[in-house]
Amino acid sequence: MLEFPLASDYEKDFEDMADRRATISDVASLAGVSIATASKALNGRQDVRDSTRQRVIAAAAELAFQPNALARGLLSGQTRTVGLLTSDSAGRFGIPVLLGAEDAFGAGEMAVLLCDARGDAIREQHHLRALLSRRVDGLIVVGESTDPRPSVSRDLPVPVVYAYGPSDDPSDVSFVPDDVGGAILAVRHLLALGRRRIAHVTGPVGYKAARDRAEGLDEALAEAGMARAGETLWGTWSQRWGRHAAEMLLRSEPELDAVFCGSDQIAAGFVEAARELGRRVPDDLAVVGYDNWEVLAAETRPPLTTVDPDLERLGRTAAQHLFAAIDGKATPGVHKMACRLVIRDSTARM
Amino acid sequence: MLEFPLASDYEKDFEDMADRRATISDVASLAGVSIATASKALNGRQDVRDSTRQRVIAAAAELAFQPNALARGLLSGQTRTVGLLTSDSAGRFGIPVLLGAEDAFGAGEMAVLLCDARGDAIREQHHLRALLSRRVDGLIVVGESTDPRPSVSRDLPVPVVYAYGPSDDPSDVSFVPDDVGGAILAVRHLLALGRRRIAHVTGPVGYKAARDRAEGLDEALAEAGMARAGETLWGTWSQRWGRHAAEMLLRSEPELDAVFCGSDQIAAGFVEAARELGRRVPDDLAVVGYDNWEVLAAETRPPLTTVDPDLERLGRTAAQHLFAAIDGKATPGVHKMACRLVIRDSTARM
DNA sequence: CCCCGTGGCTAAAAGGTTTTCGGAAACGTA
DNA sequence: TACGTTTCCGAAAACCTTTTAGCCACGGGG
Repeated sequence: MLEFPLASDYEKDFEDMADRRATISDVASLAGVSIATASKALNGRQDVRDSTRQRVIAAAAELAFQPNALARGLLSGQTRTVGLLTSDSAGRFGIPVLLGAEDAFGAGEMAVLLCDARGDAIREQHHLRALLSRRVDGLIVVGESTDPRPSVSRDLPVPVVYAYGPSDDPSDVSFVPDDVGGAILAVRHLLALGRRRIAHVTGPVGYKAARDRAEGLDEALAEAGMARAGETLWGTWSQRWGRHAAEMLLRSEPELDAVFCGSDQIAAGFVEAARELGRRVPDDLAVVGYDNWEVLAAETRPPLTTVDPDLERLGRTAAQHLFAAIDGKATPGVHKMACRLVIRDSTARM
Repeated sequence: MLEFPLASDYEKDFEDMADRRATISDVASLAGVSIATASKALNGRQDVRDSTRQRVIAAAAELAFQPNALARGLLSGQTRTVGLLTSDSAGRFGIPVLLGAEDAFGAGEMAVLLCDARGDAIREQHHLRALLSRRVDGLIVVGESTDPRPSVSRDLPVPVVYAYGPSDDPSDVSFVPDDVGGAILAVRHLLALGRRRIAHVTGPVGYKAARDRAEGLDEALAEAGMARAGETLWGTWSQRWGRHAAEMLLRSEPELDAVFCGSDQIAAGFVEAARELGRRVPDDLAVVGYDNWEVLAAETRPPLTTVDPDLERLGRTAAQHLFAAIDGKATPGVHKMACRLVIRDSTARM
């Protein structure tokens, strides 16, 4: 008789392959206990004798056993997964929020399912259904601006937290940067340095972020019994606009000793143009930016003093709140998160 | 007898709550068929009478039925989920890859579980286990540079594709930008414009990206029977270094008519300094950057001609390949992806 | 009339885990 | 011995879906 391997041998080989993952029942039989006991031993429950527990743990290690999260989730109803629905393709705001969320969840404990709707409402609906069918435990929705955005929380079976851009439904939970407060921080800093004639160059008036920052500036000035130098200059969030504004402003307001810019891009353009026009920053002119976008703010000449909305902390807070909402109660409303001032070389005492 | 609500009433209320999700058995009973028939009707299988199918579909719609992806995955062994393991916190490379992957997967079809290891090998292991226990169908690993990185694919039960940074194991599948080719593209462009004295300013010599780009430059020059103007200047990936290099170079090489910079940051610093030193770009001096980092490249004066590594396409290709690997065969090795040249105003005919 | 094929449906198993409940053994007390 | 208590373990249900195998009735061919 020839020595052909039997079919059963093939099957055995197949079972030995790496992609045949060990289950808890494999662990149980290797340890010589029932499935239930193996489960209890591995999950640290009490009613297992210590020697038995050791045997099970050794068996699990030998088989490189990894519990199947699907089966676990199916039973418990908890997937330890949250969805992050963002709209800013660039990841400008979504990424810090993601990092903060990962921090809050404790690395590896919770997983984040990331979806980018790219500003398309239909795609957003699509992603929403996909996330729901995957039974995420909760949802973080990241807006592309601080303007209120349509709520997605109607009759959703999981809690939702909005980050950066608030929901338009006040009964939802939203975390947004306090742009008014951030601007106040910046202006108080300028006032403390002895600056008296402060102008404001910012982005499109259509953005709540721009309006809020302008409001904060006026509020801080009023508080000190002062007024803005000239009108607020609305434009775009670009370096180009910053340069253009600098050329106009430095001509029309020769007495100017400080400028508060609505973004680091604008500020970067502004300092560049000011420099070329022979104004010394910060000696003649102090400049403050907004966003603390490192690649820009730290690389200008001089590096920019700027308001940091601390998006990572915002993300962490949003994630923590989502936790609270998942297994308890949430506190609805729009929560304003304080910004912090990062002082670099573009501001100094007069 | 007082009218207290009965326990059963409470339960009924509870069942009515939004978080009691409809299952296929709810759909089946509403439609008056068995679970099996409901499943077949909803999944478009053949042996269901048409009128029955309509009834089931109507019932599913009424209950807003969403099949439980966990149960489905448990049975089929396919979760329609892939893990994206990245190391670049900033998302500089990870995000385009993510977008490309989402495109390739077809929105909503496949989900992406995003993990950021932040350059920490232990955290990476942690995330890897979490992803595996969630039974992802495959993995995309995004490196933080184009230097080879340790393989994670040893005995992994799912296929892995490396993007941006290749694996150090040649039997893995990697997709990396062709930096040599990108540099050649840039230099040929300069030569075609009639430039003859071309210098190179780039990042740290420790980066393969920097070395490859330098190599591409030399290769393209040699091909045209020419040589580099001066030595390659190695530095950092910063605007500051670009400015510094410009000051040195424009003094030491007055004949210079073009500079190829190893990154847009360097190029941005370079054009700024060149401008201040009175050189007209592109008339006196053509400048080419690398990366097509829009916020920088499009905002300099003049906007930068630059090499775009087309990371989104790279991500899409990697994802498509992961697909192939999941349900078929993979072609191992390091695949170099062509870059493309984006021509803006910093280069022009002499 | 009997047999067979087929269309349309259902029962049941499978997938992996956790939890509840009950059983068995061992031990102490009356 | 009879009985209660404690300790440890196992059987089975539950989570939800898909698939396989089988059932039943009906109609046509022999």
